[in-house]
Amino acid sequence: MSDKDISQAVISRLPRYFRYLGDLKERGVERISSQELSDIMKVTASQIRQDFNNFGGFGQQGYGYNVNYLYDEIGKILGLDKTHSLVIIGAGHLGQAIAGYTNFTRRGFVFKGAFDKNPALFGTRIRDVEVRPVDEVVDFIRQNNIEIAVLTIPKEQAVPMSQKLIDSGIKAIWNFAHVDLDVPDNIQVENVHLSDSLMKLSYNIDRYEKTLKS
Amino acid sequence: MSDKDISQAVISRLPRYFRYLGDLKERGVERISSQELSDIMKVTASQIRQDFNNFGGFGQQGYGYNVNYLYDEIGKILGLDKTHSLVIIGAGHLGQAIAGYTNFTRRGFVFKGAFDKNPALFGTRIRDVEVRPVDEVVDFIRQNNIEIAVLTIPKEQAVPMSQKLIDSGIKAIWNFAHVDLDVPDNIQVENVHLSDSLMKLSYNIDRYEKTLKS
DNA sequence: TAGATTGTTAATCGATTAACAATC
DNA sequence: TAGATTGTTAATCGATTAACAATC
Repeated sequence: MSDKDISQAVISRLPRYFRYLGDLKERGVERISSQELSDIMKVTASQIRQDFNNFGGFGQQGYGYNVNYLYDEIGKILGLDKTHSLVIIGAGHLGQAIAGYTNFTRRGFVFKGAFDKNPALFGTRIRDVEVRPVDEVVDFIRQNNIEIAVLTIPKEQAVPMSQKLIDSGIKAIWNFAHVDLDVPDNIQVENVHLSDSLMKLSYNIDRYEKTLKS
Repeated sequence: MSDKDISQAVISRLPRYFRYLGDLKERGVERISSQELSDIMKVTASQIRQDFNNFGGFGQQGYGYNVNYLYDEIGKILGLDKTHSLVIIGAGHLGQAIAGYTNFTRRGFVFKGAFDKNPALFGTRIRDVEVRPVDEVVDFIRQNNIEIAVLTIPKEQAVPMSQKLIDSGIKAIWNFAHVDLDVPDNIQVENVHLSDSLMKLSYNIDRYEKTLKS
């Protein structure tokens, strides 16, 4: 399982493999070949084998891949065998939607704290977690060894908040604000820019219509 | 402005250009060279010029790019000069978060209807839009010529719903359910798989820690 | 052993970067 | 005209696909 410098293109595909393997596992499928998986997932069998072989040999010639084993191994690669604590900064609808998503809990992501700047929310609870004043977030992260901060606040507040987070010892930021954060290398950032996604959709609608006309 | 078969890699970068140009415009910057933009956005000047030239010449030798003009042109390419009507299917926190996001409205995305299967929500309002029973969604889309359906429902319901949507004449689905939808070519799908995104973050946290040790 | 299918190398394809001639 | 910077071609790099030898 040596893995140095695996491209983000490969990493981006792992959760999808994991999802399909989870389905197969649930349906009681024991083994699968790269060709069968290729048919289901609509990617080439070659790519599947290349992707898996970045992490070592998970299969067996003449047999294929054992679904349970492969599922577990990909889970490990993705770090889903460990728990990751997280806090949500911004207790609006988006923050609440994420906090309430029980599947994350199943994957080892433990929701430890919620923060907002609106005093009306202080003391209210999201899934047994009390909403606290946002000023307390840095101390809370330090004291509780929180790994991930989910940023569901407006973009104006996101940049100064990311500065605070840098000092807090946070390991990663899951950023939903529509702005790029500038953080040092030791902090991982994953952006979810919803407006970018919607614009891409808008482009593709118009493109398809223009293609029809020509 | 001829544009045939521009790669999705290029399209994915357009919203980010648009965001930065919007900022520059707001700050009153009149012109910018690919090199200056390169410094700000941390992509190569070469890529910037290549990307823009997919759509024709937006710049001028010896001068650079006019910020306002370039901003408008990219907006047009992304279809933001037109309005796009949308409905939200699933009026939970995620649906409400999206409905409430006023910036979408500013970009021409008009929120026309909300649907849920929970009777307790029927008649309640999200931003002046009444929540209706989900059974009415197909008729509503047909009668109001809705272009985009935002799917913020659990994955079990997402697949049957996508089947209904195919018949409704919808043009695009913005899919937040953790499942891949199988739709014909005339319907555009943009997936927002939040769990995939979080798993990627998890991978990168662990990877960084392992890199430190070795 | 024969058949199946992986693991892996080699070939291809596409995307990014570099270089520079065109031109404002 | 000289300087700046684009538009665009050429070179490089990386990712995907094809092919096949290794092996279960």
